[in-house]
Amino acid sequence: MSSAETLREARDDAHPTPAEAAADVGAEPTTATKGIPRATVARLPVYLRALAQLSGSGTDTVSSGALAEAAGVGPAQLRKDLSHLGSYGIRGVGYDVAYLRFQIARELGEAEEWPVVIVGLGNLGTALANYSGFRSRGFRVVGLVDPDPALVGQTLHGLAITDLRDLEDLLAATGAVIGVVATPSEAAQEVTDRLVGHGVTSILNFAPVVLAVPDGVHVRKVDLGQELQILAYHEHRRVEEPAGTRDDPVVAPGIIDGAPAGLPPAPVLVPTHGHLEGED
Amino acid sequence: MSSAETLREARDDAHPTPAEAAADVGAEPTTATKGIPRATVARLPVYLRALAQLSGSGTDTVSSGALAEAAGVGPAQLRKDLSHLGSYGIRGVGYDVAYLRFQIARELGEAEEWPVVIVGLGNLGTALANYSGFRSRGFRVVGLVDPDPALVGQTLHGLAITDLRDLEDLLAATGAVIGVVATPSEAAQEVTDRLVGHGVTSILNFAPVVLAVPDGVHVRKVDLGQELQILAYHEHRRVEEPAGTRDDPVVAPGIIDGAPAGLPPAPVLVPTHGHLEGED
DNA sequence: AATTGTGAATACTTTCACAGCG
DNA sequence: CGCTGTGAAAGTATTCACAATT
Repeated sequence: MSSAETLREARDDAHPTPAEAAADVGAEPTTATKGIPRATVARLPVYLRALAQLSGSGTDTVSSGALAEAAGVGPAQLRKDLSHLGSYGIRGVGYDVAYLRFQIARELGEAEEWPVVIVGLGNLGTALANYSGFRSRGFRVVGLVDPDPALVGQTLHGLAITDLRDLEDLLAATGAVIGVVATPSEAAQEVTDRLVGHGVTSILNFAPVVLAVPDGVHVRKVDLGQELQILAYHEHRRVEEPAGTRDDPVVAPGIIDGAPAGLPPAPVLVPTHGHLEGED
Repeated sequence: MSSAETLREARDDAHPTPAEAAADVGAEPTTATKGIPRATVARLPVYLRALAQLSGSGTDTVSSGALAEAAGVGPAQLRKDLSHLGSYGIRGVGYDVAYLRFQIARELGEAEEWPVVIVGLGNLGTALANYSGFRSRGFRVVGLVDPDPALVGQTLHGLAITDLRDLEDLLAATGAVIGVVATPSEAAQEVTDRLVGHGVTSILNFAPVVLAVPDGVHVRKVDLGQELQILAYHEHRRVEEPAGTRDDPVVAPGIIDGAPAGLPPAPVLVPTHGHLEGED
């Protein structure tokens, strides 16, 4: 635990690289070992989704402008992002939707059917277990884990719920490399340690704690309370700082996307009773 | 929709400012109207959580180093972040936990009891509705909305479920300014338009679509599939690029936080059966 | 003596603007 | 021509290192 100091001269206060710490809070050398800038990687799934949509509506060629619009980014950024993957566009024409989609999916490892284990089957964990998007995106839920005797043995979508005590066996049997931590805060670190100790190298953490993991393990954190607090900050500023609050300063930057600003163009009201997102 | 072009000379391709588009995908002038850098705002809730923890364990003064460790960031970053709020530390000593906590909470508008409406009561929406952290963090869920007749009229935590058709009435009656969209993709834009048309200015979006909103409305997006895909990318690279894969390149940056790297220091195993995070 | 607050340096990201190509 | 791919410029964010302060 002191080689860091030895090697790094203990400047400010010997803090090693913050590494994977909080999800997108912003740290880490940006380019993992070689490749694509971190910020770009975070947008690739967005592009993929946009392409799937376009694909669905029969479009087979798309310009950077149109795709950027669908993804909610600027066209220059889209092109710069894609340029990190290779030259998959055709000058004067645009991108072939199917081809580009394939390339991005490949870059993200979508064809690899990553085995995922979900630990903690409270409301959130259950919501995740029911999430239909997993399979089509290259993930397979291979384990559902909870310590509650009332749940253990039951099945959810044909998958039996495993006792938390048997977590290690499950990991060994399934070879899961991605773990979802949807436990209460108190249990999160212990569960994480056990996951990491038995082959899991990527963790999606829903517990509102900062997880300690060995170097090389990736953690992304999703904290609902935190997201809301960030929104609250903006609301707060809105009332606090009435500098041009009411009227947007002219310039009419209007809308991010295609749809008109003020009110909706009467889209379809789908009566589906709100279950979790249902695929594209 | 052409004043933008008129004013901005139509360069690359007249894209207005990408504005609030995707949550942290990375755009937007960083400093909202005046103040604190966007990246800092995103970390303030983390600091707040860390302070609450320290507070709970009887600590009443903390140095930037210790707090940074608890928050999973570097000490310099912590100090820089806090410096945007004011000079709340004492040189040679550190920060008063209670005082700093209060200051950050104030900056985030935590005392203001923001009224929140949740639309869509599938697994995820229900998980959110059950989330105990809201109240203590300055939010009050004032509305639960779903179109399903089987749900309408039922109560959840003492709050009656409102029919989606009555959304506008609910917004008017409660004055909600923050909306959570937990509907299926197809309904998300329409719900958003209705929210925004009736006073909601901040939206937390769980549907995997890019929402179009008028300028001035803040959107944060949480997309589970996307988070996993980002993790998958790293897994993918891990196998793809075996350049020094096994052994982390020396330098032993080890752990992010306090806990020892390899395995856990035998933390408490709390048998609580995995429900959603349970407060601090 | 310890620790904050902060300019200056570095690193990363986004945006511009245009050459190059189909 | 239209649109991509990309260097160069601009804008943000992070990290360093130290003077100021208790």
